[in-house]
Amino acid sequence: MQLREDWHFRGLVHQMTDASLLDRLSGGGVTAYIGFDPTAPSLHLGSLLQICNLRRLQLSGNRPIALAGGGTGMVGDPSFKAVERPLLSAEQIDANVEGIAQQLARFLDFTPAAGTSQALLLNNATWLTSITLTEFLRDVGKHFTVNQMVAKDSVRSRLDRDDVGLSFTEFSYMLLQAYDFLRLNLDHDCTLQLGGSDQWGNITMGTELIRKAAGRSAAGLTSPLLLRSDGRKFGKSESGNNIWLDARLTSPFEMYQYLLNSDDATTPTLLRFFTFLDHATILELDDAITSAPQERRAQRALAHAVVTLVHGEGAARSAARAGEALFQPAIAELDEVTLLAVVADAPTTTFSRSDFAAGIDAADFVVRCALAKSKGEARRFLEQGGVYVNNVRLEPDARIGLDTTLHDRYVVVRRGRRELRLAVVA
RNA sequence: GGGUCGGUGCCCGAGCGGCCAAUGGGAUCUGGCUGUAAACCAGACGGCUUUGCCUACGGGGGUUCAAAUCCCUCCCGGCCCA
Repeated sequence: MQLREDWHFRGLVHQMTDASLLDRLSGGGVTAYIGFDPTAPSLHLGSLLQICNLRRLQLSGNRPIALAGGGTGMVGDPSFKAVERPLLSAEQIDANVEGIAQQLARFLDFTPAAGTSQALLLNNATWLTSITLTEFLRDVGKHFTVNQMVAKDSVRSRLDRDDVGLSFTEFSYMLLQAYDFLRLNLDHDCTLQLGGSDQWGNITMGTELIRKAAGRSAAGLTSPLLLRSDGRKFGKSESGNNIWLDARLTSPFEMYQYLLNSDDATTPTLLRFFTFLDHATILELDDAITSAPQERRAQRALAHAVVTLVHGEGAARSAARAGEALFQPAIAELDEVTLLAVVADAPTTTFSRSDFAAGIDAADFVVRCALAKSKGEARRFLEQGGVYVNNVRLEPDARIGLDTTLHDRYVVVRRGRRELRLAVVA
């Protein structure tokens, strides 16, 4: 399978600077990069698409460069953002870059065994924090007019708004990213930058700079932004739950559930973007969505494939098992080993035996299990019938005692359909 | 620096002295229906020792029996002028 056909089939191309690009990539030998913002200590599902794309390139014999934005992170990308985001401290950024670097290692081959397509991890802080301002203005700024920068779609909305502005710092961001590309082009012969479609403006600034400053040619390719049904970015939101790739932030179980609950309309796209399943399998799963939606084979395949990619096969299996057991009332009949496997990912709270012997107020219990932020919220959930203990609805005036434990020490607590906790009696 | 408009709950946005924990919309959450989906319907949505109390309307101070609402001041943002 040629990369070109594969990318077309998966719909991975939104825009590209030249039509022959995919053919070149199919032949291998191209060095390409994608930048990752160190805004958090972990990457999330939204960034997984870009990671998969790098992986796809590498599997076709190209050399991927993952660029951690340790330098650009000091400034913040304003592209299509409604408001400026708070700047992180240098220490935070460093820590985030470190975390991201470790994660990338599981998706790309950074070992010499990969030969000419050995992946590279770089941090743009290396050059961005050492170049002087005057140098930068002469070597980079000189090549662009403010006129064209102002005309970019990515910042236009901010310039048109009458309630928020665009700081010069943010406005400069596109130049920094262009300079990154130039550096990579000169130092590593990197001739392609990939990104989400929101990066198009930044990417073309880079290709232009390379042409003007170095007299070389470079290309850009963007992938469609994956939107949720409400129009927001998938797996990523400025306010809301991110699905993190770090198991400590988002358990494999949660991730599995998130994907399993993908709606019918976007599942075909998710299968194409986030899995490496072959085309025949994907088409077959597409069919399954319309012919037997209640089986949700496509969603299961998606959840399994992604969790396997991120956390490994074993984690995917146990997440699937946990989900099955969880939604069947027979949870009370599971033997201890199976039960623990089922709830392995669930955040656990430990209670003293004397607490249980005395009986714990239902609302207090819900708060202590971190299923509610306050007692008031806990009462609300209880009154709405949204809390289950061992899969049995918990009444607001109930007390939790030793008689509710399984195997004399476990209580499985669930709020709504998805929020799962385990209480253990010490 | 000057002028002017503005800063309200997760977001947008009403309120402009008491009836305001604050209209409305969105997001979110819970329940119902279903396929652990979508759509739809219903409810909830600052905290607590919950017929009440406490904390909140950019920060601080003041006027008043009483302020998100009036005054002073500081901070922050938009626009225009210099």
